[in-house]
This record gives sequence, C-alpha cells and structure tokens, in this order.
Amino acid sequence: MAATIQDVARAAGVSAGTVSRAMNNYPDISAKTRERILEAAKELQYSPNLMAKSLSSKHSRNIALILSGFLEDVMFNDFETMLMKGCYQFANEHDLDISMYVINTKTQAEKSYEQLCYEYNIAGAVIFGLKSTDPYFKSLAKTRKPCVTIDVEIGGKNVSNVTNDHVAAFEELTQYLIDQGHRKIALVCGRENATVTAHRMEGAMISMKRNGLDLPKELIIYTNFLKEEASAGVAEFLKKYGRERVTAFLCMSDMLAIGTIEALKEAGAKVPDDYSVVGYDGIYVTEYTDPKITTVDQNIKDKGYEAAHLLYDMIEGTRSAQNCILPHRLEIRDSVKKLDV
Amino acid sequence: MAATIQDVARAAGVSAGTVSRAMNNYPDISAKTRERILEAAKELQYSPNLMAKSLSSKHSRNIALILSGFLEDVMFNDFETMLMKGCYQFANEHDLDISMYVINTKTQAEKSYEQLCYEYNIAGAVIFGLKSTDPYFKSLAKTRKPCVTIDVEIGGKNVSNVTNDHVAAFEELTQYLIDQGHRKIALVCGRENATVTAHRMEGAMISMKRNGLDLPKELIIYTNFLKEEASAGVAEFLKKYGRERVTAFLCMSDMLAIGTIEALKEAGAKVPDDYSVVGYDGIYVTEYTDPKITTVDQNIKDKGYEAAHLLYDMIEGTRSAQNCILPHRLEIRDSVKKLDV
DNA sequence: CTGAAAGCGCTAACAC
DNA sequence: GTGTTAGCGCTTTCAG
Repeated sequence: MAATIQDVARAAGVSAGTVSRAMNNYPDISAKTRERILEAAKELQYSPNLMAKSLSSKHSRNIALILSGFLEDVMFNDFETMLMKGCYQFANEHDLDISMYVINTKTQAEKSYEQLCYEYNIAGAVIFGLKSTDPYFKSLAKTRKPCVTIDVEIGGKNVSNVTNDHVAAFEELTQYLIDQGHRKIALVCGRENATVTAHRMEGAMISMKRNGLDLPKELIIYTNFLKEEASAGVAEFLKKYGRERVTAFLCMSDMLAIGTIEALKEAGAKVPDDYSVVGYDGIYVTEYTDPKITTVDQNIKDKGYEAAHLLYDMIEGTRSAQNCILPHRLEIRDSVKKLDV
Repeated sequence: MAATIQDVARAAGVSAGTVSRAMNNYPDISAKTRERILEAAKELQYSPNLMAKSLSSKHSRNIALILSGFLEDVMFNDFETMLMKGCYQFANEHDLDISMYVINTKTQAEKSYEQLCYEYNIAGAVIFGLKSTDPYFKSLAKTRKPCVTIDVEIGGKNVSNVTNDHVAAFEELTQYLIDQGHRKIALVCGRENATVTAHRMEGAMISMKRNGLDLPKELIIYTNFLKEEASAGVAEFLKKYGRERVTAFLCMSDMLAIGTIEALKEAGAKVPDDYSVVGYDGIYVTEYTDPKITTVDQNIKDKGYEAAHLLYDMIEGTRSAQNCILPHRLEIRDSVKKLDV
C-alpha cells in the first residue's frame, strides 16, 4: 500500500536510518544523498507513519486541546471555536501537531490526565471547561505532564493557568454603569458555586462599595448561566418590584444579558431607554442583538493562542508553570443610557 | 514511567499476549485470569499506548473530522462547532476514536487525503469546508480511503456526501415569502461562483417562476457572503430605487439577513413593518436578533452525526458511497410581515 | 557521512 | 487457554 521508509531507502539506494536522517533535517548527511532521498520520497509519495514515529522517538511535538463537557453543554457560544482557533494558530506557526480530545466528568474519573497523555503520546495540553467538581480539578495538581488550564486555577508545579482579571474586569464594567449615572442596579448572577461567579461578584461589590452603593439581596437574580432563567428572573423581578426599582441590569454573561433584554422587551420596556443592560464575555452575538450589547471582551482567541504558547514553553522547559493574566477590553456599545444625575 | 503491557503481564504472572487478549475482550481466556489481569492493570494505572496499538494492528477505530479553511475563515458562525458536536456524539456512542485535523488549500496541495489517513492511521474522515477550487475537490474522487463530505458533491466510489436539498429548501423559503403576499422581492445573493449560491438561486427562480414573478438583475444584490457587503448593498439599493421598489429581502444566508436588517434600520425603516427579511442556515444568532429572523434550519448537528454514521458504515462495508439528503426545516419567526393582497 | 542492529509497546499467528 | 515469536514503521545508538 503506502510507501514506507524502507521503500524510500531501497529506491534511493541507502539505508532506512539514512532516510530518517534526511527526512528530519539532520545536519550530518551529505547534500547530494539528502537530495536523492527527498526526490525518491516525493516520487513514492512517502509520508511517515506518525504512529511509528512517536512510538520510536522519545519526544513528541504533539500537543492537545482538551475540551471538557463539550458535548453536554447546551450553551450556545463561540468560546470553544475561538479557543480552538487560537490554539491551532499557534501550533501551525510553530510546526506542532495538535489534536483535540473531548472528555467529561465521567471519562475524567476513568482516566487520568497523565494516562491520556500517555495513550495519545502528547507532550501536554490546554484544558478547557473544567468544573470545580470535576475529578481533574484535584488530580491535575500533581501531574507530571505539563498543562495549561483556561480560567481555572488549580496549582501544582506543572499546571499553568491563562485567564483574565475577572474581578478587575467586572469592577470596571460596574463602574462604567455607575459613571453613566446608574445608582439602582440589579445583578443578574451566574451559578452560585462557580468560581467565575464569585470573581464577578467580587468585582461588582468593590465598585459598588467604592461608590457608596450597596447591593441588597432582593436585587440579585440568580441563574445557572441560562438565558431562560434570566428572562424568567427578570420578568418576575419586574412584577414584584415595579418599574422604578432599578435603572440597570448588570449581567454576569452575555447570554444572561440577552435573556434580560428579552424579558424587558416582553414587558414592554425599551432598552436602553427604560433600562440599561450590560453583559460579560464578548461573544460575537452581542454585536447583532438589538441594541448591541455593551460588554467585556475576554478575547478568547488570544487566550487560546497564549495558552498554547505557554504550554509549548513549559514543554521546552523555557518557562515554568505560572498564572498568565491577559488583558480584557470594555466594549462600549448601545445598551446603556447615560442618566442625568 | 507509565506502565506498559509487560508490567501488567509481570504483575499478573502471565505473558504480554494474554494481557492483550484480556484487555481487548477476547473470548478465549479464562474468567479468573482475565480478572487478575484487569486488576493488575487497574493497580498499575495501565493504559495502552494507542500508537503502539495502531502500529501493530491492521484495522483502526479511528475516524477524523477534517476542517478545511477553519483558520482562514473569518466567518462567525457555529457551523463547525455544531458539526463537531454531531460527529463526536456518534463517535462516542459507537466507541470510536475521533480526532480533528485542520487543513487548508495549501496543505491540501502538499499532502493527499490518503497520505493524511496513512500518517494518522485513520480509517476515514468527514470533510468540511472544501471549496470547488481546492486540490482535494478533484483528487478525492479516486481515494481508496472512505470519506464523507458535507454539502459538496465530488463523486468517486469512496466518497459520500451529506447535504440538504438546498434547491427545494430555498424554493420553500421563497414560496413562504410569496404566500405572505410579497411580490416585489430583492435577492441578497452570495458569492457568485459558489455552488451553494447556484442552488439557492435555482430554488428562488423555480418558486418565482411558478408564481409568475420574475427577478430582474437590478433586484439582485451581490455579496461574498459577508454581512458588511449586504449592509452596503442594501443601503445603496435603497438610495437608488427608493422605498417602494420591493417589500421583502430574500437573503442567501443568515449573516446576510443580519446585514440587511442593519442597513434597513440604519435607513430608518422597520423590520418587518416596512420590509420583510428572511435568512438561510439556521445559525443560532437568528434567535437573538431583533426581530428574530425567519430562516431555513439546516440542522447542522444532525448533519455531523449522520455524516459520521455514514462514514462508519462505509468503513465497515455495510453501506456504499452515496448522497444522503437530510431534511431541512423552515423556521418561521418574526421578520416577515403578512401583506394584504 | 552512512549502515547495521536494537527496540519503542503492542497484536496476531502459531504452537503447545 | 496461554506462552512464544515475529513483526508494524520508525528512530537512535554504535561502529566504521
């Protein structure tokens, strides 16, 4: 069937070892033999069997992007896509082989990260989607294979984390709302025990306090990051407290902002004329909604790129495990009204 | 480092061959030895090196999802994500190993599909994103490794195609507009030499003709499937022909519909009160725009699932190469106004 | 600079 | 039922 290294060797009148050297750009080989070999290889349409390659050679240039919960998640967003693009871009530029694996809570319990690396002969991975209740969340800390998590701080001398300063970002977002004259603000909150929720909550609090505002329990609408829950929560809120209780909704994600806006419209209110709304994440949909939603862009593609970069450096031993905080950007669009104070 | 089959053999007091048989559920092995081996394997956290496995065994349970142009495309949509979910779901359910590879026009020229399969030891692939100008478009026809393309008919005895009946679907969409009383319809058209464009155009024509309508050149707005071009085209159209020339815009993709709506709003028109707009594709954004866009849902996730299914059957030899046409669904939402005729 | 030989971890005949 | 043996296609010493 397909040509092997032996076929090429025979065709070029050399040994397999020499072909190997030629194919892998070893220095110790004469220019003319190399050329002859390369020609024979092309002639035979030879491409090396990567399985055999990684079996016999010690080091590998294979990295992975591991997506946890990818199939279970009903969340419609472009996080994974963007992350992938970032990772693949880096891999492309640096001639790495990258592959993607989908895992979940169950498969995490069945197979450790190290085992997975060993099975697929990968040198390390960027890991996305880990929940704090996932097996890997604990076990990863003592892995000997390097990895880079996204937005999840685990610790351990072989695990890095690429994230944004979510506290500062959410603080900034809150401040923006306040700067626009909003004083009565409801918070549309994410899943209660998620770390991302805690961070954003903290950011909101800091900003509120600094401005002498407070956030009573009644102004917090709890959700599990589902749009529908935001809609329902906001509808109920409106019914319960009337239209004058707040002037703005501070949402912990863009999808929540979309749900909020839907409920508001449903109730006959106008955004941003009657209520202002802000989101968080910077998913691309926010540009196409009406109004376009003011949000914080996490720049997820760059996160993917940087995560792959850091992983690569860890594998090469040129950088040690670390937390890498990437810049975010407040995207001011059309969902906030400036209030006269 | 990690445990090998030899380690397990030693621990269980058997030979490597026996371990192999135990791990792969061979029938000819005594229950107790199997159990002992499984225990030892668990004890040692053994997981088989997949490279070695696929090197030594002939057949593989590895399939791939090949995404062409994934990195180059600036298109923001959830096609790839949904496709992936579909493929991975099937693979999961059938205990296949699936991996993803990103290629482009350049890498296609460098390495044939068969070579790629050989390199990664994959039995076949679902291929997405092929352009009619891509090298694979021609070369795939004579491949001996089975594959399934999405929406691209190539032919050859080892290549299947999973698609929708885009002609019928677009015809249906057009008919819907007409049924709602629209007679003066502008067409916001995709890239001129793309096959998808041709199909949709054909569908539109059939429906138009059947209803005694025609589509003069001036009512066609050309784009390359870019939202911005739709906006610009529609704005210009309005300027040129005034507000009475048409009552509806028939768009060849959802992104074009979004661009169209933007331009319409920009010009002070209301959708659907002043103009009706329909899209095509069924990307999730269409549910979050204002108004929600009436469109044709291609059900891309199912397409991924079915493509993987068909691929699997081809590999197993239980189904031969074929065209598989999946149902589409007209999603009626809020972007079309019923006109009194 | 190049060839020969060993071996990566596993599977698959073939014996017994 | 189980052990033994011979590779799968490649890399990597070690000689020369």
